[in-house]
Amino acid sequence: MPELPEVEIVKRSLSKITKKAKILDIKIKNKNLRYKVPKRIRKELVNEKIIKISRRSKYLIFHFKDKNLLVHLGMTGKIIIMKNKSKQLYKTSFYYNLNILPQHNHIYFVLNNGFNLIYNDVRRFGFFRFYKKTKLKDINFLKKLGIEPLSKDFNAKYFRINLKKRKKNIKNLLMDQTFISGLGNIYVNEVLFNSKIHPLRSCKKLNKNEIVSLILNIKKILKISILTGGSSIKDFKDASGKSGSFQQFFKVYGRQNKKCSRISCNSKVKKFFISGRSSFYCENCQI
DNA sequence: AGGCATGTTACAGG
DNA sequence: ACCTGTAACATGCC
Repeated sequence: MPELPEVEIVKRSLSKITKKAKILDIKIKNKNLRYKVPKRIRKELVNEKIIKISRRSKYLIFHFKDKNLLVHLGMTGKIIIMKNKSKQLYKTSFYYNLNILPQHNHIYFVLNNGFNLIYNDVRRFGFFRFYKKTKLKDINFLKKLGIEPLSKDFNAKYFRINLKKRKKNIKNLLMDQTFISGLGNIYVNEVLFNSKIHPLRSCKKLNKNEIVSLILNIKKILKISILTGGSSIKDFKDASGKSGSFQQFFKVYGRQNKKCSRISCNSKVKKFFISGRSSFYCENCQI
């Protein structure tokens, strides 16, 4: 599910219902996520008020007084909002509608406002990390991250300055979270198509116009995706169960052998692998 | 049956 | 040091 826009959507839908909410209980059903879920979050966070939820790159941060909970959704992690003691919990239709299975509910947060937050993750690549009296800027996971693509500081100057030592192809550069953080495989494919740049082009050899085009398209695509509720590829739903619709606007991702999305172009979309990740491009439009 | 999947990390080799 | 590809993690879908 989650690249930057999807995480942003989850953050927004969670923020709406967690305002001033206090945690009454935490139930860890399965601690075996990517990293073992720290048992002490129960002791540390019960009775604590959620001050706010923020996002950095693809990470969610739950803020408490002097404490933070860092959450990464991995590939298939979801946070679902459910009414306390709701019978929905036992209804197959509920799970069917959300496209999840109850056996993958791993962690329950019981709030004092009548809602539960449920962490569900099929593949368990997501993780939770707990920090007490640690400043956000001292958290290793966050320290490593490159710039937020929607920030004003992500501009041609940033590109120029930070490109100096890099030799990667442009697709791998945009996937590199230490250069720019928040893009994943889907959005990188889309951005390169929209910018008419071949994914294997050396990042060093892009001209000024191409760099400007990349930056504009990155910002544009992320913003539109957020506005349309994220991409519901396979199964993305926001925390309250709503689907996004940005996947309707995919121009290359998943479109191998289909006609190029540009009306004036009759080429077919090609698929191949770059560093193990599927890559889609139009050989006519992307040079 | 086997390949592939939105993410990240470790490792080997260039 | 930096880069690339591969494998690993665990599960489900086509």
